[in-house]
Amino acid sequence: MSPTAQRPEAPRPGADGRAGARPTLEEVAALAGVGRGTVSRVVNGSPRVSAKAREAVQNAIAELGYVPNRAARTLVTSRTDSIALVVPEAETRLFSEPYFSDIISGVSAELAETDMQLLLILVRNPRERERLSAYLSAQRVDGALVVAVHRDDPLPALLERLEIPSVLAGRRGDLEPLSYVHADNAGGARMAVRHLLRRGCRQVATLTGPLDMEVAQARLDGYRRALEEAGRSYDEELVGLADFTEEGGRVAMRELLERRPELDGVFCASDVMAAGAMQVLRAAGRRIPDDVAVIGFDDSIIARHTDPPMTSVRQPIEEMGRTMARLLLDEIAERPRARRQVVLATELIIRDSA
Amino acid sequence: MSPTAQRPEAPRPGADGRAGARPTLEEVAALAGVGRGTVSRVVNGSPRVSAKAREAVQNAIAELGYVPNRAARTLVTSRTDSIALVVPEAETRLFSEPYFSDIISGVSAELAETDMQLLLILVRNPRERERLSAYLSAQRVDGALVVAVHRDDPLPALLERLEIPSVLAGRRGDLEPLSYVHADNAGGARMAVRHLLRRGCRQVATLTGPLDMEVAQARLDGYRRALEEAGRSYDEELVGLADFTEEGGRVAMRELLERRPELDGVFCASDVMAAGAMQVLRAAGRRIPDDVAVIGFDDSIIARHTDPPMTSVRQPIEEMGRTMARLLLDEIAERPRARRQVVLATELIIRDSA
DNA sequence: GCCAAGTGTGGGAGCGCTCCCACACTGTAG
DNA sequence: CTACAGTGTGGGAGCGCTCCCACACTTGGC
Repeated sequence: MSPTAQRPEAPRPGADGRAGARPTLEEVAALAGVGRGTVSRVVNGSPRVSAKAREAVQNAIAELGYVPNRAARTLVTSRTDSIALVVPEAETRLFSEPYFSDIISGVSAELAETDMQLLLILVRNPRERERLSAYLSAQRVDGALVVAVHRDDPLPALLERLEIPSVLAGRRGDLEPLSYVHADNAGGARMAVRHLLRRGCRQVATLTGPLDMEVAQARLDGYRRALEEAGRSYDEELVGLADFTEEGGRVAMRELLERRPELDGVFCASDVMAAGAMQVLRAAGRRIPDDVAVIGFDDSIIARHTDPPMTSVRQPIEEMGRTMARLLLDEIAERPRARRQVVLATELIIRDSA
Repeated sequence: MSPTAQRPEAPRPGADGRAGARPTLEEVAALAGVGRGTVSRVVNGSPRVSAKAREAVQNAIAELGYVPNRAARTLVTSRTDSIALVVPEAETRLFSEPYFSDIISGVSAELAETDMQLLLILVRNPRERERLSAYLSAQRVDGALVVAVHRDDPLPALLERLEIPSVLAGRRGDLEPLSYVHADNAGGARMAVRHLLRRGCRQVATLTGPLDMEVAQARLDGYRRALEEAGRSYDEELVGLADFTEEGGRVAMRELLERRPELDGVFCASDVMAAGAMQVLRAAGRRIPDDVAVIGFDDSIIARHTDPPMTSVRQPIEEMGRTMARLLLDEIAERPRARRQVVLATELIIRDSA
């Protein structure tokens, strides 16, 4: 065959251009003059290969542009080399807006060096939750990251039962059996309330998230704790139950204002609630922070744009994502499952609203 | 076999509990009393199956809780049943914040009925871009959705060369060879500027995004077009080149104000830039909208929280995500590639800044 | 009666990989 | 010399599916 002939039917060298057919292990083995087994060992980093063979194989791989076929590998190992990030869709926008992107960004950063794939699974209704169960039962991922767990969420229990390595963002309660990463919500809340007290607030209210979420509960606990530390009594009337949303914040703030018109500080368990609250306060003629000081939670993008710019508790969300991914990879690697917990510090970002 | 017999050594019925071993096609076939081929035909919806056989198979599937093994299927069909959503990480936060989540939400909604998996791929540097190329060349996805394309982005060309079905959010220029979905950026900008003119602005400036992105260019074109329609001349000095970011908006606004202190309207190609611009304007003692009217683009969450709340051009982002997914599925299904383009309407949301 | 075309079906081959067994070859000890 | 462990290697088997060929059986026309 002349070298420049119009390729009779040879399966194109690949490496560049449109891959006619991807090279297989066998072809690499043939080119390197070794057996399939040896190539496999090299690809998978086994030490049981002579230096000579290893080099020949590596050259062949480079020459052919060989990339292992994931499906074939999965078929025999039943590893999938992919993990799922599960997000209840309802929460997507509810969270401080950068939350979602930041978690993803952190997870993805941590996965970049691996050849793990990141699967995104949004669950928006019971039917999709059903599908997710089937999906997980079918062993389609090596592990799962779960965001925004509610106390009675059936998903963590399912993951536990299926023995799928998993890491939660947040936890369901004090004795969470699954691995999790969370921010020091109680500590952040405590800092915030202490700040309000220090600046002289006498009547500090709070706007909570849905209390079936541990985050919300923890932030409320931190509020309570700070008051008690300062020798103030915890007053139910100063607690506005809301749901992390702006509208919820508005409603709860109005009620609070009616119950306790003399309040002079509000710690809100989310920035969006705080933004809603600030609108209501202003509409009621209260100056911020002079009449009422306001602190939010999340340090999200809107905190910088409210009027006045909002003091807020910052949580290291991207770091949370990174940590979650790291824990999950560990858990996948060493099967004798040791549950891990990581708590990341929060920080009070002081602006003008308190 | 008696129906209620205690399954002699059958490999656990599955369906519930920890799946001891997932049932295979073969087991389903045995239980249904048919051959492997027939089960496969039923699973894949082939019409060439008798009603009787089909029913027997369906019952067996239900009883065993059979779920096809994706890897095995991929191995032989070389379909992967997964698509990638590719996001240059730099852009993640740059875009109007809900953008990212909304696109994902739309894509995921459209995919929910399919059994396509959504893979998320963030690209944050040239090395990862390299990995992405390898990844795509290795045929690991059936198609790709690409967000935030710059004019000279090498990725679309790669996708074209590899003949991977793909849909862009936005386009590179007028004759984009790949399928794409985009909002009517020029139209939205035109609406916004017309609104400014109608309210009496005499000197309307604009803050642009990076002009190597078609979105930015289109919004600038819309601005220009509206001016020309109104018989105004296009004045380069009223154009502030920026980059969609808040800081960029601040800088460009300051320059604009120096060059043309008499300006009384600004159309900003993103809300975050508009927010930055508003800060600068206020610092310069300008009242909004009385001295200077401001309009943003995206109708993102911060538009509702600036002071005053911002008039902004809304684009149907979730709908864009949905449409992108739909186009991609079409393109994957019918290989004789017909490129498609969809333009979605924008809308002017009027608040108090203009 | 024949052949031809159509319909439903079973099951072999094979996708590309890993696992593991068998083997060749070394070196060291008995 | 034999014995035996250790090291590197080749390649068969098999993961669970789809594809497709061969076959059985029907139906209908001549």
